[in-house]
Amino acid sequence: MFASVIIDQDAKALDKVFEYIVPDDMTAKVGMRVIVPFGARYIQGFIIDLNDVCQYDQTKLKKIQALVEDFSAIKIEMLQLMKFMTKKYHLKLASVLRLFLPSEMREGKVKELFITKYVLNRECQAEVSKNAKKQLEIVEFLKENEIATSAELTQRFGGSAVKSLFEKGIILKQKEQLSRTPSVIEGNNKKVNLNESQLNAINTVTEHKTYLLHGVTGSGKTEVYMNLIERELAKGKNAIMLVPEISLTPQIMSNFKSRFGDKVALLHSGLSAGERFDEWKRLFSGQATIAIGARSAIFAPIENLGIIIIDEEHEQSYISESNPRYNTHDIAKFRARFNCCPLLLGSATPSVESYEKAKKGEYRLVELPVRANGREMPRIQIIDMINEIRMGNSGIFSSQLLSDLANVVNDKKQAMIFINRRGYASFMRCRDCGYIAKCSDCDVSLVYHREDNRLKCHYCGKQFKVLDRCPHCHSENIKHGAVGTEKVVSELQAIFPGVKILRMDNDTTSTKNAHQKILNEFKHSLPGILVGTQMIAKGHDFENVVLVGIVDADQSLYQTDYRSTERTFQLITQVSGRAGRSENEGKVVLQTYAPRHYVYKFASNYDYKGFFRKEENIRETANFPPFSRLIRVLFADIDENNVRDLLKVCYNSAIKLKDKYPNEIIYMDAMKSPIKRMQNKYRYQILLRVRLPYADQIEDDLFEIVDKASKNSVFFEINPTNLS
DNA sequence: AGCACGCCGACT
DNA sequence: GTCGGCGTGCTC
Repeated sequence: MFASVIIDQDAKALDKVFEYIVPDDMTAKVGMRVIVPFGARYIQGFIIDLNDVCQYDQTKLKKIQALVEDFSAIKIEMLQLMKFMTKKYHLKLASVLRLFLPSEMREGKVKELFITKYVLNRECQAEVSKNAKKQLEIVEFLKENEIATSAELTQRFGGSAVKSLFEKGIILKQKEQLSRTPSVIEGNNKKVNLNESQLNAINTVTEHKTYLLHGVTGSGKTEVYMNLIERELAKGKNAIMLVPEISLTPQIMSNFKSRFGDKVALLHSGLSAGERFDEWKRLFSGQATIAIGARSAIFAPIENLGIIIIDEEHEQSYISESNPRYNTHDIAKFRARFNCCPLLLGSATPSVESYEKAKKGEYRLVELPVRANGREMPRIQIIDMINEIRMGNSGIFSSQLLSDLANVVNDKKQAMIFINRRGYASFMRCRDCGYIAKCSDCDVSLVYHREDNRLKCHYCGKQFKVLDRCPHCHSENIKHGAVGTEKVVSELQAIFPGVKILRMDNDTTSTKNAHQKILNEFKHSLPGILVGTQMIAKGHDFENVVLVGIVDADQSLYQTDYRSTERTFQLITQVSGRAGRSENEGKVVLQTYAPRHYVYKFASNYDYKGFFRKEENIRETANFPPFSRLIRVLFADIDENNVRDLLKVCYNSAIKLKDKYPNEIIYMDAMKSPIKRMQNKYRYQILLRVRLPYADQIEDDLFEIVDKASKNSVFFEINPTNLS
């Protein structure tokens, strides 16, 4: 018998199948991890196939050394998924396989989880010295309690005492297996009466198909998810539910825990490697039948899936933008197909791409048009900041926002101030008329680069001189720069001395649990103001929040990618949902320098469909996704000459594709990457925009060209939003 | 990725 | 004379 083995090494040269002889007395199965002789050493591999014949010169074959464990760690479904992913994303076999296993199982690690406990050794005659007070105390303690964990003993009596008792043989180690189920707080599991559209949604989502659940904020999507999962569990099936990392809040997790108990396995970044491994094992062995987690939970080792749910499907975090790059939607579709089960994509603000698919009939649209509590969404008031400047107010806050804040403070209520700042890209804006510098070819805003004092387009690489005068209104008051959270907090504190003002952003939440601490403090601050970035946009229900201020709404609008308008709409909708969650009527004040931009009109009316139609139209006219595909090939090397040469070679071959696909390639160019050097590597790129019908073929052709020319692996990105 | 093989400079 | 620098090439 011969085994096809993939070597667990992430190198291009090893990215192929190696064959080995299976010894007669070995029961090898597909999907098992093995140790094989490889060159002069032994390394881990995965059996992906077993055969009676071999392709390679049989006399040169070596034998499999050993099995890592007696079961297949990689199941058949995942092997097929591996093939799908390597082909679709041009990834290396081993790097995909690694996604399927917890890090604790890498490189031949076979770890069982034990906790060390100590008991008294009855056979032991040795006496504890009368001077060893601590040791005597331990013996007494163990007589009373029979058994105690190593951790407890060390904490109470000190490590050296425990150690010497053990060395004398007076106490014995006893290993006990432990499953480290992550702790969660008490949740809410009261059953809710479902409304008509919720019931309708549940009754619709039954077949193997992709469903897009468009439910307005507060329409009770989670309740729909829970009922669907419950239904599948009753049929003896299992489920995966994905949520964005930031909405994996303790509340959500505990709600699922209290509804489904031990059946739930949670996978999120807060877990230790050990906890993650334990949850993986519970899923693998079938003890847990529901996996809930962020992006990577789509690889949960669950068989017999009855449903896959992706909540907040529009979230950017479902696209992996580094190393093995993949799109969770594709993986979910693959697994839904393999298990012949429904895939449910849920959102209050679906991505343009998904909604377009629903419109074309590729997805089935299911709607939850009303809020479960019957309340109206808070009113959104748009403030024209250009007008404020004209009125002599050039500060961060409009007079409207200030007077509303004063009312909140008077009424001892709460407000949230949302600062829309992501990344550090800064764009050039006229302070008088709101004009934004844009690329002449791409219709995306230009990014200011300090080092050479120029404006650059991150899509085509074109460069422009910095403007000293607004081309629109000829004002010289044209500047770049953005407002930060600290500035907002300090200004607010000056205006409202004595009022509790809290800040929540990347800087203030770097330590563990800082998040929760700030939110708890805010909860008890009346009056109180919470200032923050994206972080405060999601999921927190504070009943006393009656006002939400969006300070610089345009920031995400003028980011450099084609999805920035879409993202702005999503953000406004989400942030607005924070106001008036309970009896208190809420209000949103939205400050912008571009009050007539269509995104604000639609967002302030909560008109998703209107927004979609407009945005769809623009994308179609400008040939942006989902009506085209962007392809980015990134080259990186420590030696700048190497990358440049490689880029030249590849580009010269790639340019010939223009003859092969004259009408399909809308745009192709080679250039430096916007961030020229990263992790000590120089970065160059080829960018393409191609029409859809031949996009797959162009991509494959391009990959072949680049793969042949380069001995290292090259990064391909499809429809990237973060062009850095 | 790692490890061997191999072909040129300064050292007990 | 040899120890060791790291360039190149192979691993079923």
